[in-house]
Amino acid sequence: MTASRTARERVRAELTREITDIARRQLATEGAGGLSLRAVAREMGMVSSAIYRYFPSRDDLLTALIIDAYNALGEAVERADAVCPQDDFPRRWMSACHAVRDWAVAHPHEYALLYGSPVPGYQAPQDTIEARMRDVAVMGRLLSDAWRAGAIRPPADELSPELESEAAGIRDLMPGVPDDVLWRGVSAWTALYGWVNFEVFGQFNNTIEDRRTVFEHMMRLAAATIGIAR
Amino acid sequence: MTASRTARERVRAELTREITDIARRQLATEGAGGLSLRAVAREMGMVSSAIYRYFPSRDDLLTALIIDAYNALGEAVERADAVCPQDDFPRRWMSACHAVRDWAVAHPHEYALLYGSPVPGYQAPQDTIEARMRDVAVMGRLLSDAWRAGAIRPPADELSPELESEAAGIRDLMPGVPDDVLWRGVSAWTALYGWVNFEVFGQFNNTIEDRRTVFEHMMRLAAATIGIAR
DNA sequence: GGTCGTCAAGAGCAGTGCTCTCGTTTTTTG
DNA sequence: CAAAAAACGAGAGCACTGCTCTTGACGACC
Repeated sequence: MTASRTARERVRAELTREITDIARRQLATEGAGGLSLRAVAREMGMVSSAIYRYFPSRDDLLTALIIDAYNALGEAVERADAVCPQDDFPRRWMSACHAVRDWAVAHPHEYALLYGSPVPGYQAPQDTIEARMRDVAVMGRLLSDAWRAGAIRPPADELSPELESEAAGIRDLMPGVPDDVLWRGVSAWTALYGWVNFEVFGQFNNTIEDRRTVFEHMMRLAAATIGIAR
Repeated sequence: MTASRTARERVRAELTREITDIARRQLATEGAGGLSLRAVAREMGMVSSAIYRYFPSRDDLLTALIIDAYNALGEAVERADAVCPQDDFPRRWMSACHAVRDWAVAHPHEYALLYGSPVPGYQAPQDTIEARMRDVAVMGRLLSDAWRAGAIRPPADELSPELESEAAGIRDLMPGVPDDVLWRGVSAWTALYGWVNFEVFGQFNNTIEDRRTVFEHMMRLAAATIGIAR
């Protein structure tokens, strides 16, 4: 098909990519609020209205950036998990945690788009949920694998019955794992992103300097909460 | 001296308060990005430029709202801690955690101002740090009290030496507490705000319904991490 | 070759933060 | 008490934003 038809489509794809690239660079320097269609157009030597041929609104451009960011983060976590020996669960956990933190610190504004305060008026469309699940899916698989391998401290005390029904939406992320362990995983997960939020959003400025070292200790505590044998 | 001079100053204080009130209401409905000086002026029946007599810039208005929010949150946590028996540390911990979560859920946009992605270009001035420390100070006092009362599981294993120097900026928040316990406290603290971030920013939508119940379980796990005897 | 769809450009609308000026009113000073 | 000074609200205006609509040109298809 058709060099001729593709002639147009190719330049269109190229321009679309150029727009997102410039937008991403602008996002990195100005933040989500400072992302301006007009500025992107200016940098491309276009007039502002022309951008709307490629992205019908500012939100659509934002959505594209969000999906890209989710995929970038997810890929980083997947890779960090993949390079570890599959049965070394503490190491897999630490590796995944560091991947999240490293990516977030390297791309603070993009991270803010994913896990920061939602942009007012912006509603994430369905397209994002697939890419959005990649990082948490890694964590779920990790817990599932560890449980199956008998590497997780077994449940101790009874759970309150109200918790059972609440686990429904999470169970398929870590199949086979008992609820008690599941909630321990959620706890570690919130601790991970809680830290990263604090760090990326500047809450540790002038307080904690060597954040990587402290982070590592935090995630070791989280691993203990999960019950991953060391 | 006061009557005559205060005539003007009183109406000025009144108007200032009215501006922040309207701004806060606008913040609650539109979010930080939707806070518009012109809209505030319109609602007051003033012309937009008149607002600048009271707040030299939009950021200054934002700062006022941030300080108010920090104080509101801090006060809520302080009160929640104060109503508990002083030697019932697990209960004090849970009470403080619920206070943070309740306030955040009730005032999501104001919470986002405090703990969400920073507003681009906005730099929090020094005025905020005092109000900002109120909530975390409660937590620090709680840990300090619990340690002094012997209600915290003592340190087990040795800490890595790099961690020692990093604790400097936090020690005065919980005087007398050994570093191991201090870091456990930080871990629980990040778990708390990590959860609240996720909940307020909508990460649990369509996933966890009865968030209060799960939150309570999470904070119990965090208490176990701290080592508060149950 | 003619038709149709795609495209960039430009003007324009409503909104924003912010600045400056201009009378008016209130407070302070002489 | 009157004059000088400070504070104030109103208005116009600047540069910017997202977005819409129209116009004219170019390339692709029948």
